[in-house]
Amino acid sequence: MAGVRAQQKMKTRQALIAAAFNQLSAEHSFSNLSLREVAREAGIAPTSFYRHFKDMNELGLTMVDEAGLTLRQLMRQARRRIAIGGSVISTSVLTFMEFIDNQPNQFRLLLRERSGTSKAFRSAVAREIKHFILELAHYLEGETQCDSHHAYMQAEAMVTIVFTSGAEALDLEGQAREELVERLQWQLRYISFGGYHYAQKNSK
Amino acid sequence: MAGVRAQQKMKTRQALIAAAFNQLSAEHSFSNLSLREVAREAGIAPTSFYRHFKDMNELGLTMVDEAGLTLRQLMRQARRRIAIGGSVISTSVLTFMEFIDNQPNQFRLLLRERSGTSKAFRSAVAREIKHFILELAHYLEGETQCDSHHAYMQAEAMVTIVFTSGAEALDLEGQAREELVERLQWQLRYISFGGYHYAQKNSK
DNA sequence: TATTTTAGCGTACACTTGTACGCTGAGATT
DNA sequence: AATCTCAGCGTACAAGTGTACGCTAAAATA
Repeated sequence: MAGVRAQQKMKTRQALIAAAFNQLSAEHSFSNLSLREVAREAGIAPTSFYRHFKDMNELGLTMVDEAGLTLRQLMRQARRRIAIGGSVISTSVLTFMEFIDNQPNQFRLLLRERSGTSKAFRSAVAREIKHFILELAHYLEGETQCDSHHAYMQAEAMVTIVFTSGAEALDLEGQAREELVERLQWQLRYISFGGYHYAQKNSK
Repeated sequence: MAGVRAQQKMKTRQALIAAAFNQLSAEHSFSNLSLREVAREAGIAPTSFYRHFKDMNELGLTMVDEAGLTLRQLMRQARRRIAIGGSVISTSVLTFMEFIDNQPNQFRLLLRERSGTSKAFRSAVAREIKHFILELAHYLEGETQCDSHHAYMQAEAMVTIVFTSGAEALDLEGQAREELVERLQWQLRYISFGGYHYAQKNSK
């Protein structure tokens, strides 16, 4: 009942996922990973790949799920930090930048497949991002008493520019990056302030 | 002196570019185009490709330039429409959506290569988008008397969400798309209003 | 008119890719 | 202890890739 067998299977499955993430980089996107190379790095024969995934697409979707999970954990962490008494905007941005530094390849996967060539991937990524937006929208709604539709639109705009800034941050270091973060924070303030204004106006 | 020769060369060069754009689609991104397929569609032998481009990368960068050119022409057109008396936000958004409908593959190229695997591509796209942002920033600066730094940040945020919305619009039709455009316009208003507020506050 | 240039072609080669098929041996089940 | 299951392997193949090399014919140049 120990399940030595199943345990080993899980292990190489994880090895495949890890190998695939590892081969993602600034110069290598998911669609140009090859089954054989991934299998090689995971230490199994190419044909053994099929014992774990129907094809590369299935692996990829699994990876998107994993990245989405990381993203949600991240959000929880950010909320904890804010509760302790951090500024909402700078804490959120800081947390997100940590994600990009710690799991750049997970971020790259979401970033690229969001507008990639597979509709299934695009939908999967959209779903993960939607979670992100909805949680933020809920927070905004509670915090600023604006109506839920405006809260959603605010959250969507915020997530969009955070994501895009994240993509740019991948190519930057040092001061250029700090300037980027600075701009991002201003932009979030614009949306926050403008959103607050219109939400109020609308609720009269 | 007619240059029959050079003229023909230009023609097949254009055929290559056209073939490559034509093979971009929702399901096919630049990095999985093959030199052979592009050559086939352009009606030349694979090896003749090299008479025109050093490799696929060079073709791709040419295509980015072309898409950037289209984008700038678009902006001029939008400005003309606004001068005639259209609303700034809705005219700009409308014009951009026309771009997406008329040249979806040019847009897709910019969209994907912005976060693609080649640094050269990313830089080229970033350059084109920066033009776009700078022109908008200049317009905002003139129109709202805010300082140039805030104008730039506003413009950047606006372009970001317009681009991202454009990407989503590619997958939508009919009412879902109209709702997207509606949300986009609200989001632009947030930024505009918020930007105006902070720019003023800052200039005191 | 004689010569040079060159866009485009065909052949050829070395690689890489996905995956069908059948085998094996170690764990699971009875 | 006898049987079954199945993760992983090796072989094999057809298809596609980029590109080196040398040829040809037509346009350009002299």
